[in-house]
Amino acid sequence: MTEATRRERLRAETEREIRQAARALLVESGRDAVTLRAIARKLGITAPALYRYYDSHDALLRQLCDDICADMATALHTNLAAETSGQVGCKVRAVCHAFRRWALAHPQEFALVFASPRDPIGADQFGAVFLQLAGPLIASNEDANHVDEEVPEVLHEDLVRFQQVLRDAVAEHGVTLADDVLNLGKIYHVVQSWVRLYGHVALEVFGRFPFAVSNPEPMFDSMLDQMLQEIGFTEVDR
Amino acid sequence: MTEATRRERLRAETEREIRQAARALLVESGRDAVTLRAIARKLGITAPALYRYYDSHDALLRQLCDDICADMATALHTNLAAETSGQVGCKVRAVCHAFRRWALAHPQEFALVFASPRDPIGADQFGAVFLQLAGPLIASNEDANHVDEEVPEVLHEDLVRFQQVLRDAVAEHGVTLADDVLNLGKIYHVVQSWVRLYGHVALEVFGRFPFAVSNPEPMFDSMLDQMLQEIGFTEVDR
DNA sequence: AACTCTTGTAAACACCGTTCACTAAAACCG
DNA sequence: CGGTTTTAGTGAACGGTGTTTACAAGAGTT
Repeated sequence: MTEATRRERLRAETEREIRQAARALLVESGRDAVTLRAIARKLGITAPALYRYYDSHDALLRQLCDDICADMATALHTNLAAETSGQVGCKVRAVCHAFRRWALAHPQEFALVFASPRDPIGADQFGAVFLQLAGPLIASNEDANHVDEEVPEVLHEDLVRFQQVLRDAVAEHGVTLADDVLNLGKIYHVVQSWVRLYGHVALEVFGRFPFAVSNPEPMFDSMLDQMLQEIGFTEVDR
Repeated sequence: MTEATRRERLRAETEREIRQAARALLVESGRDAVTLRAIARKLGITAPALYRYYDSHDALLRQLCDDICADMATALHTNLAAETSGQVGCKVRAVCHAFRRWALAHPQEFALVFASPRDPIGADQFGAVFLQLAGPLIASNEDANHVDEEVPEVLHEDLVRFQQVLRDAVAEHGVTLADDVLNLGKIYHVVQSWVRLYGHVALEVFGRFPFAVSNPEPMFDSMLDQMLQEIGFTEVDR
């Protein structure tokens, strides 16, 4: 039944416990508390033993980032699946809301994965997760009326590259798209939306709005309305 | 001539050197390198001596944040003063560009001040600096056509509070405003602009765009165009 | 049973923030 | 001036950290 040997099972189990302990420490006490010795204490072993599983403290943090991204991806997909309405706009809205909710519920994780300047840590994965969701959604929005001429020519090169990234993401779900479904105008608005979504959520999580916002959710909703309208989701019924 | 005693001068000088050393360490090797012992080494003293100047490592980091914010404020004001065109739109554009340039040139400082989840560290100061600049600029834009009815009612309460913050900021420059100059519609768009500005800059500094952007500046310009147009700066000549 | 590989330990090194007792010099004061 | 107080700095120490090294004990293999 179990393919793995006894030793492999034990090793996998220990590794699982390490990740779990690291995660708990991060959530409870922040990034600086994710210490090799603290993790080891939780497992009832000594710190050097952890080097049998990870090359360094840094590598362990990177693994932690991966786990977090994976969990977030799961949460977003779950929320998307729960939105059974056929309207694409509603699905996009659901994912955006889920992202905000996740970030607010997991501030330490959000901070770790997001806000490290250019570190190899958590690079790419995050945006990738989100846009793997966005790709199919945007692609399934047939009634957008953007044309490539809307977007400045200097951006074309980068947007075409991004177009390919999105197309690959959609392709992994087994769908290939006609050229005009993911036109540059749409792509451009997706990037703009990502900027606003990330901006709002980060400001809220980090508490960096320039004034005390007593009730940020309506502001988020309001932003989403405008975003969706710009992208071309005409149905505004929430 | 010099009001201060000899001892006070020496103390001030040492404190200056401490801040300078801390800043250099942050820039060179990141947040984790800003260590009491490392700072002390740079000054040729021992670590405990620093406790004559700061209560703790944390307090020193807070001071560092304050310094960074002050420096950024200076940089932004300088850039604003250099924009001698009378058009308000150009001034706003200049400040936004200056912000982006500063953040890209000082990624470690940006990360320290910005992206700590709810820490007392760097709280408020940052947004405050930026919007102390924005207040007068927005207020001086006479030809905006927003009306309060544009913004959802749920947001009124918060926006009115922010309105007061902006009014106070402008008042510190010795100007009092008529009620309709800073109406809620304008305020709302200022917040939206802050979201987008921060979102773009943070994504760029942290390298979290979902694809490799070879030339982000035109994208930033493009965003600014749209932003300014929404706020109501009709003059689009850059 | 003998051998190898794996997983853990204990000790050590260099670094960290922080505290405490202590010194030497500066500033103050009669 | 001489004595006293205030101050800036030291050195040793405590417990914490990441990491390396030598070593032990068990699991798996032949």
